Amino acid sequence: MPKIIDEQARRASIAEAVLAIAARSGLEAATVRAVAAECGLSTGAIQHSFPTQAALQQFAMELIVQRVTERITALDGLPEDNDGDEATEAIAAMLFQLLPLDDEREAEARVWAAFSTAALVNPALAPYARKMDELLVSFCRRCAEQLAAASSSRGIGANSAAIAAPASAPAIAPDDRSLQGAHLHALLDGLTLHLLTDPATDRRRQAEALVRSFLRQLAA
Amino acid sequence: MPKIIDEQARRASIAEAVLAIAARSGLEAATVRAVAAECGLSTGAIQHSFPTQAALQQFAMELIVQRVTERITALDGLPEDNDGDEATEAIAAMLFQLLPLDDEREAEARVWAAFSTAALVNPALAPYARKMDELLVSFCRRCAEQLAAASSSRGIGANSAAIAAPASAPAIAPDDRSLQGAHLHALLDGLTLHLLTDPATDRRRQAEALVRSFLRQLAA
DNA sequence: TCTTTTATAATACGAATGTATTATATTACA
DNA sequence: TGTAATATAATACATTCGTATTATAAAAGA
Repeated sequence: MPKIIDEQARRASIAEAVLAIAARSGLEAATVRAVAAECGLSTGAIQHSFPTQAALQQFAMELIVQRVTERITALDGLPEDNDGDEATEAIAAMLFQLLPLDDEREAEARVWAAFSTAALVNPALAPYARKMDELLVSFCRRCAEQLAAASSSRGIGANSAAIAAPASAPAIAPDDRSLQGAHLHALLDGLTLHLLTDPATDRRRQAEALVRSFLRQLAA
Repeated sequence: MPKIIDEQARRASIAEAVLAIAARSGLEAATVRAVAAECGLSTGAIQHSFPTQAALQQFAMELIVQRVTERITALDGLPEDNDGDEATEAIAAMLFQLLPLDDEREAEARVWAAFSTAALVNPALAPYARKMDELLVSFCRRCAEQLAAASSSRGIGANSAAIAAPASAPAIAPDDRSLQGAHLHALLDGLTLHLLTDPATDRRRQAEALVRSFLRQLAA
């Protein structure tokens, strides 16, 4: 009998406005009025879909987690060819989609940073930060495992002639994949933060080179 | 003729209150009234020392940068003994003072996280974030150089018998110290963020092991 | 078409914010 | 001791916040 809208889509559109504002001006700028203006609604309409601002923020953060999950599981058809350099390149390409190497990813990363630090002081958001953490931890561990598995048929890459191979280099303990995963994970998030504070082109290139180099090392 | 106080100390004490609140509840909780209550003053007294809240926040962030600078330069009497394992341990001990491995460092790291993300959307704070970034970049590069220099007299450490040394491991290009420095830098900040979202004891131990392992590798 | 239910808008309200203003202590020098 | 200058407090003010309230518009079934 009544007017009926796609509540699911409406909530997503409102949450999208939150993310856009958070990327641009931080989460604290995503006031109810600002969100309403961002998606051309009144504050009343926002309240109709989200009774409280806390619920809206939780939903928005849930949306982020969900999207990263989807992106990762989509990527997670990891390459099965066991060549070291090919595996390295394939995984590098995946990881580059998680780094703020272009403006779109940068916006996403800014949202991530905003919510991550918000979760440090907002108990309602903390579970989502932990879930994201677990997600990336296990993903990075799988990357490490995949690279280790690819190391059997490994040779010096065609494009890495400049790399000398000191015979005495003791890499990270080869059996401890979770340590390597944690290393990769920290590397990614650290690079993300640094690319946000200084998105200069050369810094982006350095980050790419760095990831590639580390992956090659994991596939050693 | 008038009542005179130590303005320098007063400003520092007020900024200290900002840092305490930011560590506990985030920078947005450091309102003028909250800061005044934290250090037992009235809002008028705060305003007497800092005409505006923005000035107060900038001063507080400047204080952070200054302290990290002092800590690093104090630490930066880097060990001159060129033994690989000793250098690794000495540098590891230094780096552990930059990670949230105990409650005190955790509080500092929470402040750092709060200001870092605030600087992403607050142009007035951005210069300080960049300065901190440069500071740590150059420090990490020096660490990498020191470890490389120590690699000459290197042997397998007494406490790392479990580490196998695959002969074919190609480490990061040995001549590119800035890349290694950036790697170490990203690793530190990534670990910091992860330890803040999950300060479990085993995670702290893992972070320590990880840093040590990476340093050993740089000293290879 | 009318009615009933929902969606949206408009507005109101109390609380909290940064800052301005005013008044009161407080202290060093005459 | 009195006086001038400063430090501190008290309070006021406009704005913005989240949310509650109320009224209006819209649409599906009778």
